[in-house]
Amino acid sequence: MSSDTRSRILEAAAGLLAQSGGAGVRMSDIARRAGVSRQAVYLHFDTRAELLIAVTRHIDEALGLDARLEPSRAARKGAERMRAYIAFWGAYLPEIHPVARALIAMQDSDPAASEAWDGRMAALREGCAAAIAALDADGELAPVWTADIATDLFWSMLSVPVWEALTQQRGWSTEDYVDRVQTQALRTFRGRGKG
Amino acid sequence: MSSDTRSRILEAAAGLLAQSGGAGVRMSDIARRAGVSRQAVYLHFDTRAELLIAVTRHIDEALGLDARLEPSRAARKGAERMRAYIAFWGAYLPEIHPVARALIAMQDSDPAASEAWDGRMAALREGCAAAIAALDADGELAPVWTADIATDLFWSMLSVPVWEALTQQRGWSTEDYVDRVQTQALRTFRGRGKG
DNA sequence: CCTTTTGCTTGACACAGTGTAAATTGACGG
DNA sequence: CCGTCAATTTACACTGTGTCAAGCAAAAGG
Repeated sequence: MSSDTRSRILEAAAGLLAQSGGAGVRMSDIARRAGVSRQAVYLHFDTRAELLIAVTRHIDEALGLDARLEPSRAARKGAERMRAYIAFWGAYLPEIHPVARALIAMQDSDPAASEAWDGRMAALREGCAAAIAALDADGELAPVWTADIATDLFWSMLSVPVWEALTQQRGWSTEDYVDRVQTQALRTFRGRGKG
Repeated sequence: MSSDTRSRILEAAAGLLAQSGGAGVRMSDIARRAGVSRQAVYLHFDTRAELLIAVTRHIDEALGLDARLEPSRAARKGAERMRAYIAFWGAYLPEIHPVARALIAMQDSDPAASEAWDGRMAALREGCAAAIAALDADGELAPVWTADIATDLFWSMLSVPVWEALTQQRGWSTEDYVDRVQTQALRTFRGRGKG
């Protein structure tokens, strides 16, 4: 069956990316690891960008993305929602990070990769907006911020390069990252003292 | 004089990068704009990475980097130093951003580019550390943070991709960026209420 | 049982962009 | 006048993506 080979290619790509941290993985490497010819890869995916995008979807499914988002969706209080969303992100990012990095690296040269990545960032921003809105609804958003500005800022705090800098360059563990970014976000956005 | 051609190449590279936002500038483009052959560029710079690194130094000199850093170095209070440093960074980043972006883009493929960029990020972190230390010396660093952790976080807030996201994608002006990041940093790090 | 389709193979090639190498010209200085 | 230096032209090697064409084997279907 065709989807068998297709899956092997996706797994091979995901494996190599995880192994290399997201850089320097060529179509020929993926083909070799999947046990097929380089051209066979192009029978399933027209371009490298398309393959990488398919890998992200594949990983999302394997991880059960929706289920992972449940806790933050279920949170009643804004602050709780914000904490849950950061916790989700801190656990999710390490998993897709290698593919994300590969996708980011080809943003300049490939419009399709760029668009796909923008889409994911837009989804991330939706989550941020929901958390900020919930905080605002509780009357807990600090009055220095509008919901829009706070959303932008929160979203920027969760960006991939920030995570890379803190965990990979500065050596923070996932737990460190989650705890500290939660603290930072709540100090920044929650109106402490007066509302 | 040799340095004449060399300067023309640096100017040409800086101009093209500024024009394109940092992507898609080839050695041949730079050569053409400088009015020399592509090979002449290689007589002055062994590799593309070396040229880009030289461009950053060239821009730093043209801007008077040291003078721009004076206000933050001169600040007495920690909070003032932090504000001044963010203001400096907000004004400086738009100027070197195109080269920075080009340099970042080749980090995966070129070790020299990677090292050069790491060096600049280390310098940025020094500035962050100094601001945090000053805040701490005033007894104003919020007790949830150690100086080290606060430095990491402050440094990540000032990273280039965050600036890109906020100004280029979300449309913040330089003034917006400076004001809001100042607010965010002070809310995050300054121990309000009790010390 | 024969034919067609499907999935993959091999091999060759075009293209872009970086970097290297060799032979040549022109100018300037001792 | 000679040597040297800057720069030129032309040609080529290398890497990686993507394309094209011909062929082969096994499954599907009449």
